[in-house]
Amino acid sequence: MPVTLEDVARRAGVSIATVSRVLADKPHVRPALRERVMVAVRELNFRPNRVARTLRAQQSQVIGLIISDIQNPFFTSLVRAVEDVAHEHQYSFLLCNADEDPDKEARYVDLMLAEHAAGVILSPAHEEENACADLVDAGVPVVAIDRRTRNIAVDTVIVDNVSAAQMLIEHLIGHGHRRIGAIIGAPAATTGFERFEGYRRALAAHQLPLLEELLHTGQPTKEFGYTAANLLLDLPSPPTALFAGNNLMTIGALRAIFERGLNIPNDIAVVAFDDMEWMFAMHPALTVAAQPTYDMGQKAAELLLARIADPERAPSEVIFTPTIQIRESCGCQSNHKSL
Amino acid sequence: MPVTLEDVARRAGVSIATVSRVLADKPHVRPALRERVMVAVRELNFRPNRVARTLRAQQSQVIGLIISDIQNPFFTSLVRAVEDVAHEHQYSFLLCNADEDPDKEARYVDLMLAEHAAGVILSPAHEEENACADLVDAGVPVVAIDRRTRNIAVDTVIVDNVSAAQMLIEHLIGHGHRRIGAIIGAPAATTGFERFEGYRRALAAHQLPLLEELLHTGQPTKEFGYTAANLLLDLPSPPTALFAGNNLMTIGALRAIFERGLNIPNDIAVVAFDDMEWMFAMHPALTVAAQPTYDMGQKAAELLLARIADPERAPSEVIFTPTIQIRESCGCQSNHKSL
DNA sequence: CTGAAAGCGCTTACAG
DNA sequence: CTGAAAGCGCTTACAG
Repeated sequence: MPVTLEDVARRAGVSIATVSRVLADKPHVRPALRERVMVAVRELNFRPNRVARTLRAQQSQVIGLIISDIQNPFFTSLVRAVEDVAHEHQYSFLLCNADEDPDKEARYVDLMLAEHAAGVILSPAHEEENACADLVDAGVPVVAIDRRTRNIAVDTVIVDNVSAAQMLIEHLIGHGHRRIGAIIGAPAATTGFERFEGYRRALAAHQLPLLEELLHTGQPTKEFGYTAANLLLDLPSPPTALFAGNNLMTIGALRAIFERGLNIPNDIAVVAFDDMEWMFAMHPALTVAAQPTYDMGQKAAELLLARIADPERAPSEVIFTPTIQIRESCGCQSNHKSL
Repeated sequence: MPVTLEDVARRAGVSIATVSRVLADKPHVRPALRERVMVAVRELNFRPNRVARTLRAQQSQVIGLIISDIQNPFFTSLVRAVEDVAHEHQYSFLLCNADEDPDKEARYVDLMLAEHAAGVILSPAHEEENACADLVDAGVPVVAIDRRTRNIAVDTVIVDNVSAAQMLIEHLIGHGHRRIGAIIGAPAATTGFERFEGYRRALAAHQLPLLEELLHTGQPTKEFGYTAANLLLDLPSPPTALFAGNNLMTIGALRAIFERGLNIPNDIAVVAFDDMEWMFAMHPALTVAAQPTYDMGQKAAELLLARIADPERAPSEVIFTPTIQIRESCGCQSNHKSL
């Protein structure tokens, strides 16, 4: 049997109300009583039942975190950051892995509602069809991270995808590349759409055609990156450079490249979004747009806590700027350079 | 205001007891009433309050998962597996990141107790000083994963670290290596201790000395792997091969190696524990002991569910065997080969 | 400053 | 088969 408030009260010779006050650090308790309660708490090793507290106070201490892919290092950095902030403020968190699946996302949102989460941070798989509205309707604070929502205005922490993608592509163009393959996430999610947009704009700015055969959009996974890269490399006239839309796709693309014994950047140049710290060490030839992931997660958690404290504040949008990290000039095959 | 059982009951013209029975799929409800309740539930979009249910039923539907490092892909695979099983059985889960810190671990165990978790899966940072006993004392089912507990017997899912490490080292010895540097986790955790043990045994079996200068034990992180590898490579007579104790340490070590422009396996051979799928693509020269991570997580979740169902069953230990994957013969520098 | 009591939203014996 | 009622362990007005 777990120890309850009543046990502590009996032991300390006070009412349960007093024990509750002491534990909640409320004022108006005589120091002597407070002391007696503390002693009893310690002696009995009392742990207040959070479930009862949540039910009664109609306010939980758990933050929900619904991310798209727990196996994506980008999201685990985010999780890490949110955890640090939550922990610091006495919150715990429920982590859910929506798998880029709007249905699963909706089910998890239901769960958050049922668990009475104090607030939710999520990365919507879809700009339109996402469950943020359910949360907002229920009065649960929400922060969207990494992806925007169009169906409803919520606090959003995002990165300037368009410019970053554009710079990455311009970098390639500046090095003489004309046929640039792109492997990007589906346009329903912000990251997919905006990174494509940057690609499109860069090509347009240099009067380069947007060729369908060079563009692959799909799930942001290693598998898709691998498949798409293979298709691109199998083209009669393969691209001289590749743009990978996120870290997982990059890994897949690299695998395809290495399996063919190609060298980066001599045989093919690669620019990518979402570096992972260590990737530099292994691939100094990669040029990447690095996102300040930890800062993003931290900011999202702070926005959420601010909204929990004051639900009336107007939603804000925080845009971080990725850092373009050029590690080595993007070479290209000599037979293409002359194009 | 959220919809409650009472709202549904009123709408359906029945008592809350009946609504509760319908939702819990209990027998003894007239089909007509059942139907009316279902309609009301749908019309009101009722979501039962899980917090109230947990408090009343004294039984929650959440599984706690306390892992050592959320940024370690090994653990995220585990998380993924546990999630799949939990989800399948209508459980949600609370994820905590103990950071290889016994204090943080203990705090999270307290949280699990306070949240009335139905069960907990954790990877103890320390074989002796871990908080499993608190859980067991409180009657909460526990499964230890990846690491053993010595202070108390609980269901355990683990890998045969000693043999795998030994095989890895024997592989190097078989290729003529005599000076083998080791970068391993601290011996307080099972993985650190047992992998060291495998290293020790392999050397002993071949009458090779265990040299302190070749051994570094510490935190299982990229940073430590990097630092340790640098120290080893700076030795007046550096090792011809490196044994990295886990995936993060491997990444750190690889970084150190590449920064020096060394080639694997020509300049230095590397064997490692905990492959990450894609690492092969990037480093076909690595020989690794691959753990069946997903299966381990799945097994742990199943053991936990079994124990929740029957708390009296005797604790069992499931030992998985890592697969040694040799991708290319481990070369070594010619000037060392003659030793 | 302190306590008795109501009540958060459910589940579950207990009657009927 | 169905409902009234107790109670899970807290918090929080309300008295005193």
